[in-house]
Amino acid sequence: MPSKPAPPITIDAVYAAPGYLFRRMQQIAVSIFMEECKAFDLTPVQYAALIAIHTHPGIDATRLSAVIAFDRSTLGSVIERLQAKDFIERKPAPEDKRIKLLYLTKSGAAILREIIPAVERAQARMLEPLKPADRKTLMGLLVQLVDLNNEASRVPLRAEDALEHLGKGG
Amino acid sequence: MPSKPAPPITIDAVYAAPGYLFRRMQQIAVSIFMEECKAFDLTPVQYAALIAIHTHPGIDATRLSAVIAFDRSTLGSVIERLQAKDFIERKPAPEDKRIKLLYLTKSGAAILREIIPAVERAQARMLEPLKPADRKTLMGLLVQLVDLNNEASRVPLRAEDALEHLGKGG
DNA sequence: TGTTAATTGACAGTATACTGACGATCTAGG
DNA sequence: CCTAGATCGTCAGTATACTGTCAATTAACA
Repeated sequence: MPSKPAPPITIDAVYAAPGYLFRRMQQIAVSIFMEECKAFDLTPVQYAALIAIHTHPGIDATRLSAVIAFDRSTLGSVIERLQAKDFIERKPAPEDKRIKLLYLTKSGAAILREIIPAVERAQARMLEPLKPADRKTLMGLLVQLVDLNNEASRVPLRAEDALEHLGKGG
Repeated sequence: MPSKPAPPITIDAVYAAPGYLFRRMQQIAVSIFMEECKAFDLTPVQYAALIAIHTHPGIDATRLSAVIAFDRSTLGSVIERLQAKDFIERKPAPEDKRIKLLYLTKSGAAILREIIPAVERAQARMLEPLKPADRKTLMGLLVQLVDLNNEASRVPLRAEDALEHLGKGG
């Protein structure tokens, strides 16, 4: 019984590889997002961070990174930029001197309301080339795959259980 | 007839958004790739570049960026790193002083042969949580979507027609 | 209580990505 | 031939990402 033959080295093998397709699709998604939202000067990452802070006012940076599955190191500079734009503010936590609590400013809450239609348009455009039924199929499979692969990334998503300290869990 | 109601601002809307899922999946894919290939000290981008240079020996940097849909600016440093590792070499083109032609070194060809099984494992692991039929469905839809959205990114993929100058087209 | 362990935010270092610009060079048109 | 425009590689500037480390602080435990 021969061992399986060595796969040929071709560019087409790259084009069909999941990793390549995910990278490509991510590039396209960011490009569409930035195009639809260019009037607001917000990146996809900054947008997600604002939403999370809106949903969980007074969250700290480490828990925020778990809630949106972003790297903690990266999040530091994201927070700085949001603060520089006056969209969020940081207050020291009274009972723990290590922690700085994050809140939306009025400016941040306002831009969030205004940008949402543009974000909706961007999200729709990403899937637009597919037939409606295929869009649902794709999203369903992606949600499954991301969830089942959650632990594979450096910062697994911890949606709810990361927030118990805020008195919102259990 | 009322206009459509403002969508609620929730974290779950982010979790279900295509852009967020593509970003998350890309993070996971890179993480799995690096884990399987850590013995080789090659990133996914560097791997794709090596494959493309192997498939198109004597390609220049601008055409390489079109063949793998990477940004031309970014590619400069990728090429530098591959050259520093002695996996590729650059030769000036005799008939055009602006261009530097890219070739695999023996070392580069060797690591490509050796790394392929690890890459295959990584690609398989990314989809492993899904049922086999679902894997095919997902890949089919992704290939469609990336192709139909090709023009939306800064560097659209130009697989074949970018290479006519090498005497391989037409 | 006093030492250890864990957590938090921050930083250095590396690697993609994209925007916009630049000089060197090549090509086309007049 | 000579200039206008295009192309090539490169660079500066910004923004994610990840690895690994650190000091300050807090929590756990002997």
